[in-house]
Amino acid sequence: MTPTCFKREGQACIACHVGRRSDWHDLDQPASALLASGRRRREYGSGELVFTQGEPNDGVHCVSGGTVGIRRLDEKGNSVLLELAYPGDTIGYRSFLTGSEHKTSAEALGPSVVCHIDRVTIAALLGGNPALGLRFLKRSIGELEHAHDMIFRQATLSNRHKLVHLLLVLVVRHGRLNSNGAQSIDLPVSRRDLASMVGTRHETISRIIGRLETDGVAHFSGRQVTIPSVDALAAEIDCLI
Amino acid sequence: MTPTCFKREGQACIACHVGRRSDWHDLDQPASALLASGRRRREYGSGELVFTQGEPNDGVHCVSGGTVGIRRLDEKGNSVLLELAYPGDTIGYRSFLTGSEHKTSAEALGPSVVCHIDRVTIAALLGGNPALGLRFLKRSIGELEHAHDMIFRQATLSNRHKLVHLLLVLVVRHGRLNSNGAQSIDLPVSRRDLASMVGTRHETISRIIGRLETDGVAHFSGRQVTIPSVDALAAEIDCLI
DNA sequence: CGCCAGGTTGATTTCGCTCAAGCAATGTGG
DNA sequence: CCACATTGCTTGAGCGAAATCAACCTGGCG
Repeated sequence: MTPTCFKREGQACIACHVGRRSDWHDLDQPASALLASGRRRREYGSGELVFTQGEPNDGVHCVSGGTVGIRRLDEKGNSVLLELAYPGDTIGYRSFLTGSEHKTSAEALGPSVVCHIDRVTIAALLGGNPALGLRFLKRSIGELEHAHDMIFRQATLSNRHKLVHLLLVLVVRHGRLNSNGAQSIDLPVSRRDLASMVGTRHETISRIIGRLETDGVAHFSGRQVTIPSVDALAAEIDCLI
Repeated sequence: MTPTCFKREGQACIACHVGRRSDWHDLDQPASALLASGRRRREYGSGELVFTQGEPNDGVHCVSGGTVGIRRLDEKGNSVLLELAYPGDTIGYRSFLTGSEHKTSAEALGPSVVCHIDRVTIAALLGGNPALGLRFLKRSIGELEHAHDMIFRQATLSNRHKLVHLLLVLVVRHGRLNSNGAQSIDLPVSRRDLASMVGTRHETISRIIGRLETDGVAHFSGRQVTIPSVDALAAEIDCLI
């Protein structure tokens, strides 16, 4: 609650309010004021849970900084990372709208900033702002198309191709262009999570990584990946990202 | 357009209007009238396409009878059956709402009845009936949860378990109780589609079916499946359907 | 009758899972 | 500061499962 903290809170909501990807960027004046009063900003350390599968919903969250993983668990200890959420993404809205407990956990995959909007505030916003519901609908549809793509790939691609596709997706969000034209990625996830996203075991991911190394299409060092030529990698799967 | 046809049209829309699962069952009087005028009922033969992936959207469809498969194809000829739609389900609403071409094809998996509601009618209904948008949102969220379940299973279950799970799901919709307490299913899909839903090749499905036969947990004869004990089958995967 | 699509079966090779050991980085308590 | 446990990752060996390619049924259907 120092002035600097207050200031950073304001900055966080620039992303929340005017970001092109945000669900909240075109609220009218009273709605914005309502949102500002019902919103609580919080920083999360790596591995901290934003919400937990099975717990009752207590409003929605909006990612403002960092990366948040949406994860599903079962009683046998299996864990699958279903999707990644980035600044501007709203999460936890599904269980809010259906009035059920959370079907997934949300976990900060690194230092992250996430705003929380409590149930009464979001309910009031939804009631007075029909466009917001439509925006959630569009978001839900987008996620559904994404999930269908995923199912299709799981059924048709080899493990290697699935990993290559995942790397190409991660380049878009986490890649940074090197001086020599190569792309570097700081992976936001562990090998185990990488494996769950590909639908295989972590040992297999290790071996596939080894093969990508020997083929010279990607170099791994911990969570650092260097891709000499993204085009060459993309050529392995001739459907564009 | 004979009187009987007219009568059947009315009957079809009992399912569309008052069915518990239908998206249209609580429209007000003028909206119902609008729907009745903008709706066109059509029967489809087995294999006929209701809409085709890549084509522009021309409104939404509502399944009134039979079973409709939602399928995704790629340029290499791969085909994956993503979901099944039953009477009361609305399909094609995603591309309508996003204003894009169809991302999937919808195919009658047997003699089916599907109503079509054109773009202007559905737009008018959505404008005057905010609850309808909310209903689409709920439907989309439900499909998303379903897709996430699917992704999770694809990543954690063996092919045999995935097939068993699929059979257990199909029992709910297509099963009928035999005199001796066994359940019989008329599979609505071919072996190839079964394989695509499990995420494997059709030869592998044949072999898994063979193993289920020898294990005595299911008997296959063409598209007829008999399951002596659903409980025994469900015991293989100890998470309830 | 021959053709064809859908399905089954077989042989072979590749792939991935499992179990197990080893290794590096990190943290912890003595 | 060092022994030690822990965690995440890699590697290996053996085995079972699945992909692939191919042959062969079998039931429509012209």
